[in-house]
Formats: sequence, C-alpha cells, structure tokens
Amino acid sequence: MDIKLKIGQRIKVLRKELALSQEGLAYKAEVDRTYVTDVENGRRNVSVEILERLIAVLEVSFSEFFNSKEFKK
Amino acid sequence: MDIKLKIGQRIKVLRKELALSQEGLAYKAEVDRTYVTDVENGRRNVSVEILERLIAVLEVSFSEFFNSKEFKK
DNA sequence: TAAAAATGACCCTTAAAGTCCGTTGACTTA
DNA sequence: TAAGTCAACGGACTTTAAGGGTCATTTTTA
Repeated sequence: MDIKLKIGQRIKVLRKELALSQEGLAYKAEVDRTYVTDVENGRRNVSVEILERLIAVLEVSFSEFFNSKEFKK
Repeated sequence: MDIKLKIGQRIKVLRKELALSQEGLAYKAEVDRTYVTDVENGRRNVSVEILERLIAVLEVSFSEFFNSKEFKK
C-alpha cells in the first residue's frame, strides 16, 4: 500500500481517538482545513515538518506514530 | 533539535553502517547527490515519498527508522 | 604529501507542496 | 423545514521541495 495512504489512515485513527474533527486538527496544527482531508485520503505527499505538526496535535511521537504494523516492512 | 536534522543524522548513521557514500545512497534512491548532503545536514524538509526511497536503500522500515531515541518524545 | 574521493556550499530552475476560496452531500438536531 | 457540523472535492493561487550545475573544502588513501 502507498505510504501516503498508510500515513493518512494512521492520522485518521489517531484523530478519531481524540474525538477531533479534521477542521480541529487543521486548526491546531496550523494547516489548511482541506489539506487534512487530502492527507487522510492519501492524496498528499506531506513533508516531515508538516507531519511533525500533525502528529504533535495527535499527541504521539514520531516513534509512536510509526510503531504500527503497517509501517513494519 | 530540529526534526530535519534528526532525520539527517539518522540517515547518516544508517548510511555509514552500510559503508555507503552519499553519492552511492543518492544513486540507489534516485535523488541528487547534493540533495543527500543537504538532507543529512538538516537543510531539507523532505517529503515522505523521498524519505521512503532513502530508508528503503538503508534497509530499514519506517518503524525501524523512527525507532531511535531522538524520535521518542 | 599529493592525488583522489567524498562532502559541503551556493545559486538557479521547475515541479510539486501547501493555502485559500468556494460548493456539495450526508448526517444530526431542533 | 431549517440550521449546524463534518468530510470530500475543485480550481486558482503562492510557496517551497527537489533537481541540477559548479566550485570549494575536507577526508581518505596510495
């Protein structure tokens, strides 16, 4: 599966665990509202600085974010 | 420390473990040699697709790449 | 210790990342 | 009905990632 989609799905799962809307995540991470939709649907090749902002809002470290079975080989 | 530099340093460590030159890594990952220099020195905000190519050459998964102390909180 | 190899730094394109405006449809609640 | 939230999508726009040329500097090795 595409890395962009894996990341998008992981973000979506973590976002829902926090009962946050896409717009809420976007606001807190200071990215565009429509951008979050695209990222979650695997349509964006995010840069590491943007990813850092998103996963900070999701309250996980890079290590935790990628410590999920879809990122293991 | 800046996320770009953390990633750059991690790449450098893994690259040296494989006794690979920046040019060798660049060639295998199909990116420019000078780009690898910049990435390792924390001057590039890499996208996840480029990062995927680099860490594939370094023979680690995303999970393994980020399973290093600098990425834990 | 000189040559060769590897890395670093600068600058300039262009392809793509990321923003911002809007609309639409599904679902919920009053 | 109506009004609100949420997600998806499109088009136009601005900003920046990524590619690539060249030369300088450091490191390695013969």
